[in-house]
Amino acid sequence: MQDPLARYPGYVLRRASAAALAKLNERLEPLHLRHADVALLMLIDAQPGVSQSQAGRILDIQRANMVPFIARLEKQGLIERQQIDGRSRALQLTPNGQSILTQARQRVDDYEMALLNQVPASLRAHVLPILMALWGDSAP
Amino acid sequence: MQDPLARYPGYVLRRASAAALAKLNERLEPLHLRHADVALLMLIDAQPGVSQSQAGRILDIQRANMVPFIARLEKQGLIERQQIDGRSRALQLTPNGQSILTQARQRVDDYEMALLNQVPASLRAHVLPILMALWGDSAP
DNA sequence: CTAGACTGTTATATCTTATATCATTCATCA
DNA sequence: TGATGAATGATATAAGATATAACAGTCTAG
Repeated sequence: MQDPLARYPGYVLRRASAAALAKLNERLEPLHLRHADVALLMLIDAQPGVSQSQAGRILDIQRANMVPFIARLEKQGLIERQQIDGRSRALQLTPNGQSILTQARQRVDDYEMALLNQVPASLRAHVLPILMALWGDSAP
Repeated sequence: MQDPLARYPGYVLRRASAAALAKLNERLEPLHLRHADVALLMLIDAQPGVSQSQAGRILDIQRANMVPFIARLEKQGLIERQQIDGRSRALQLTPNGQSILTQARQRVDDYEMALLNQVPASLRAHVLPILMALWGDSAP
């Protein structure tokens, strides 16, 4: 037996996540994006005008960490901020952000397809339900 | 729909892993251990005398990062190193390390049980096979 | 015996995540 | 209406995890 921890779902969950994440970042590297960037772009695309703090809550990124994160994507010309009221700022994709997201989405879809195809066809339908269940209470 | 990314297995995999890891670290905090510490202790327990670099390869921790990692556990009196030959060093648990590991294992088992119980009973048998498949080629 | 590979180590850099604090602005309700 | 408490964005800072490059000593295969 090579890795005696392979019997523990929690451990395998962590290893699977790390391995998958590395593959995704590899695919996104040509677009100069990381997985978290694409997650935010996709969220903004699905909910245009979402506020910075709302986005942080949905993606589980703390307010303080959103600031440099958002700033970088804004600097790259992918998103823009509009003042909603005195405190909140609405996030929107720029045309360039839309374009980049389209390319990113293609790569994400390829990645998700490859990931699912690693699972035997007979089990494939159970993947998402099981992962959602493991995600647990904080899942949407 | 709250989180439009919840349809992507890869994304949910990452979120599930992060949520589970936080819970595990919470359970291990009273023992002043982190999840990676316990993984190493369990590995050494299962393969006494494993070398530092072997352990790193199995747990996917790079050689350079093993050094401070091992040093800390040695300083805590949980493991000890013995020179195998001129370069390799065999890792072993100290009696204290054994004792702490017993307590940690109880907490890990509780955690793994709670994690599995989040999954509907009818799907539970598929959890490990699916996670192993998602882990992919690098899995043991 | 020698060339190449392996081990542990040091130093360093980056990314991610977390905490604490602040000023401003909004919402509530007495 | 006016005051209190909560929310937002921001800043600074810290800690943890992960990655790369380089080095000296050691082993192994040819």
